[in-house]
Amino acid sequence: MAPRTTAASAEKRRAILDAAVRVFAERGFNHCRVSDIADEAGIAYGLVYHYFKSKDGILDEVFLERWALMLEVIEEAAADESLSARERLAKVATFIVESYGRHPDVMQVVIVEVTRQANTFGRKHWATIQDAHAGIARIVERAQATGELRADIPPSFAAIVFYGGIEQVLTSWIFDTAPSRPADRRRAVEHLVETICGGLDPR
Amino acid sequence: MAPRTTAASAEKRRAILDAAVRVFAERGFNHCRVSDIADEAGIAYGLVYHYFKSKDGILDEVFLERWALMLEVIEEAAADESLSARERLAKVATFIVESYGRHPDVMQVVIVEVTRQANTFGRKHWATIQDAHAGIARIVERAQATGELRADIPPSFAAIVFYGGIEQVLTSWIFDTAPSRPADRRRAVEHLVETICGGLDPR
DNA sequence: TCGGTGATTGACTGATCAGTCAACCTGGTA
DNA sequence: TACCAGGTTGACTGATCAGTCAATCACCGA
Repeated sequence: MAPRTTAASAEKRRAILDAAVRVFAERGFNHCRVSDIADEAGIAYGLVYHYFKSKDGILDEVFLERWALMLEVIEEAAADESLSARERLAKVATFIVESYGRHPDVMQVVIVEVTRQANTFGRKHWATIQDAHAGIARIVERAQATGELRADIPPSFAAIVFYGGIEQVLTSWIFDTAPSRPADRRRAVEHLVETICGGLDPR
Repeated sequence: MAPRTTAASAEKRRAILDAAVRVFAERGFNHCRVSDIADEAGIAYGLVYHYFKSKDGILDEVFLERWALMLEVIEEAAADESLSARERLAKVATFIVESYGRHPDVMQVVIVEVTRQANTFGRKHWATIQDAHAGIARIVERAQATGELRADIPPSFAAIVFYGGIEQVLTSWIFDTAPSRPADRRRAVEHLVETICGGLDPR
């Protein structure tokens, strides 16, 4: 791209991406048209294809962009020596839950349209999704090594259950009503970490 | 349907349903054709529409049929006075995990093609999905009332995390390799119940 | 044997839509 | 001012497919 237009060009690209997220969230990837995205972005149909290779490519980018942020946070949480295992897990859960709080459409698209589509996007991005599992598993594994968490549950298993728990909570918010107040979201994170770490057995 | 043909008719209907499950699992609901189902079932295209109202209707039936079994098991587990809370949860988890062991295609379709499609099937069947959450929540709630489980985690929240954990485990099996040996599946159930009830904190 | 009902067939229709393309516009540069 | 590269337009094409339907078949009871 020519230097002089980079800024404006990038902005338009972003506008299309944002419009696509809204359209995907409202109608679903499989039930919307590329023309819906163009309309939502207020541009001509063909311009979408000037900025993106294909409809699939737009969804890929929405997912990868968000997921990269999440992987970063997981790495950060794993690397921060000052945190306890619970705090690390809470940091990961908080990021995901707050992502939903701030960008519910994006998270809906990531979870509903990508993560679970076994035969298309899910399978395509499975390795990337596993990176998140692996990062969480590493947090658990290191805490097990120091005795901070019990060692008789496989870390990768714990990670999958932990992530699955968050995802299902978000799913219930997507299908029903999500908590609008930050305090409610904070409480969800607390309950999640407490359930996974503390367990449901009486104290 | 005329009495004389009921048996054969029901059998053919079942054959189409089974073929559809195989096709949906392999290609995904959105990427297969009704003609694929007909081919897989070894029948003419038009016959599919003699037995089913629409392509969507077939998926609905696959989901509802399986989900009804699950709801039954959850009710059973909740009602059986001889079981502890852990045993009730283990019973539910075992049924789901063993459903996958016996009918991986069906479970893949239920989880991947229905459960998470927020804008089409997911939303349509959300109330039914919630019935399962509610059943599990009831198990938790009653155990909390007797002091068998701690009372400071909302039952509905615990239920969502529990179900989400199972679902994510199955998802990882669907995308990767599922354990083929019954013992491995049994261990998965044990780990799940242990994680949710016992927690990851050291004993 | 005949009549009729449900089962079965597959060609066809109508609609949908992703992606292409040739023309046009615009704003910066020489 | 003239030029041009990238931005922008939207009509069009080609392919795909869900669902229809008129014709044919097969089996049962009368």
